[in-house]
Amino acid sequence: MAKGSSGLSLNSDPIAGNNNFFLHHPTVLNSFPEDHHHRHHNKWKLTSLMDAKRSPPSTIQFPVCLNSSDYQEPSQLSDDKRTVIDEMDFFADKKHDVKAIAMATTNINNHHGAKDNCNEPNGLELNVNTGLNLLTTSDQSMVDDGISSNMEDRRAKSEYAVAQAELERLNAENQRLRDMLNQVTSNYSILQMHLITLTQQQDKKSDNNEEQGEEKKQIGGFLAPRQFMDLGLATNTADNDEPSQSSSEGRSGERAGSGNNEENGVSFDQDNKQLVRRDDSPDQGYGANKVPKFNPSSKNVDQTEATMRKARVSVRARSEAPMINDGCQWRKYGQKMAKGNPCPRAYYRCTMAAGCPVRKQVQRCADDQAILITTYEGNHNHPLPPAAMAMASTTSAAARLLLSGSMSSADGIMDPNILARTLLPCSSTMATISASAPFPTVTLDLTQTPNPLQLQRSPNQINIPFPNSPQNFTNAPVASLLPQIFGQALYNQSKFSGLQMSQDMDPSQLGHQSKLQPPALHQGQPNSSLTDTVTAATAAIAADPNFTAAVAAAITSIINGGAHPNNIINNNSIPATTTTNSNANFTPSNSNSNGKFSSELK
DNA sequence: CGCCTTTGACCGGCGC
DNA sequence: GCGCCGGTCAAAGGCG
Repeated sequence: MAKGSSGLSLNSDPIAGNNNFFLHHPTVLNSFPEDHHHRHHNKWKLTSLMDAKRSPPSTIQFPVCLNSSDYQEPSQLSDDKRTVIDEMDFFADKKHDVKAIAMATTNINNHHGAKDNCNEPNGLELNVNTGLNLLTTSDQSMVDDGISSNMEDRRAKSEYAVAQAELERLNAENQRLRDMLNQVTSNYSILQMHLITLTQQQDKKSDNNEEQGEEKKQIGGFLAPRQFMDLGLATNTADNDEPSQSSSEGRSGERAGSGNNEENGVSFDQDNKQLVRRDDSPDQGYGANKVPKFNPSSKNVDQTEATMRKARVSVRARSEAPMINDGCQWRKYGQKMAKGNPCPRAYYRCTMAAGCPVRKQVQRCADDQAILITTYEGNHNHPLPPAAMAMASTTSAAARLLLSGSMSSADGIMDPNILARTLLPCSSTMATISASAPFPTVTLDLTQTPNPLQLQRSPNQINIPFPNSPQNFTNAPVASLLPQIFGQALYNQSKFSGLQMSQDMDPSQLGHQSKLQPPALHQGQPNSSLTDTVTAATAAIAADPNFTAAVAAAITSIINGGAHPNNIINNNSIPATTTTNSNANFTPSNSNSNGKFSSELK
């Protein structure tokens, strides 16, 4: 029952308020003829929603329905006999006749109303309980004789007490959820503000760099479209590293000769016969990291680039599958034994578009081989299906988080971990940021399955459980769910941060990538975020037996505004574009490794 | 036949 | 300079 009550505050809150959920209960609204009933109709509706979405409640039994039907007079049946769909209809039955309500109310008040209800802080409980017990007690008392009336009276009192206690508990939980939502909203706003601040700072830097960059462009003889800086990972254009075209990305800097060097923000200094990265284009793709940096004047920028391009997002999840399903197509291009881990590490690159710089590594955790660690790097340079978009958004947003945090940290502005805690107050155990690692890495730990009860522990915590089996993510696009918790929030923060947006760019075209990338490079967009959000929320609620968890997911998706229904609805199916490596089992390592461990990933 | 995985080789970075 | 290690390439072979 605890889970069901979660919906109470959510839907009465203007932020999350999607009262459409309740529109299938019009009779509920109509069943309250008096104003003081109407005042709290939301809670009635919510209660009815709970029951509508789930099997009849286990802790509160309302025998009123049966009796109420007995109460009906033949004359009323013709007009008011209603078919109630798939839910407890104690509301519906009560609305047959105002007279019945009045009688019942009188009855209730005679029995215990004056004693029990006059102390209610508000009229809700009084009214609620009046309505609930009305048919039970009134009908019984009207029919039964005195003896059974006493028994029924006691029983009614007992039920009344139970119901009242339950309502109080629901109210408390309602309040708790309100607080939680307020907290989330507050954090969200704070982070938005912070992001705006960072953006403004970044814009200043960018402006300065632009001036310097103009000089370099002149010197280098290249006039290329300005590349804009993204707080996050590099953009895609950077690494159009057709494997067939470049033998080895970093081996000689020959990439500079490719046609993309302008887009990469790399120009050839004809005076010095050297590659020069323009200062105004620090936002480089994954592969650009290998471009030699010879210009000492861009040292700081290059350091930032070095950080950015190597930022990684690591996802830890329990899975018996060789890979988690993140909705993308991957091609394995290598496998190595990593030191300190008996399981080989597999290297994949995205094959959904030629030259997509995104890569990922998949490896079993050394300590617990049931845990699959997937590390993502880079941004896609092509549209993605929703499921894949989700993970892409996550990785990019997480990287953005990491990088903005680390860069700010360098200025003493913000500790990335503080940022992480700010952004993810819920997830001290779910997300960690390691800026000290060889590559700055955000780790999202899904192995510690959030207990739905955690939702109720503290208003400051939101842990989002996953609808499908949390212990096994096999074949489930588990990672695609992440953005609802993590990535999309950031993604939308960048969207909200109007300062980041190009004036001439349709915000709806903004992907998780650089804010000012060429539009052609942007990913497929959540252009129907509202619809998707509602759908996702509905689906989450409908699909998840754990109502609290579902509501939490709904809150998240609503707040994030960019949920992808596929990720929820189809979380047990493999998207059409899904990863292909069905036989991507780890095999004994290759020559470089001393591996003797053959691990068919369990 | 095209796409994929496998796997030996190669390269760069880093520490000693 | 050397060796280790992570990461990548690319030829060879498998598979549908």
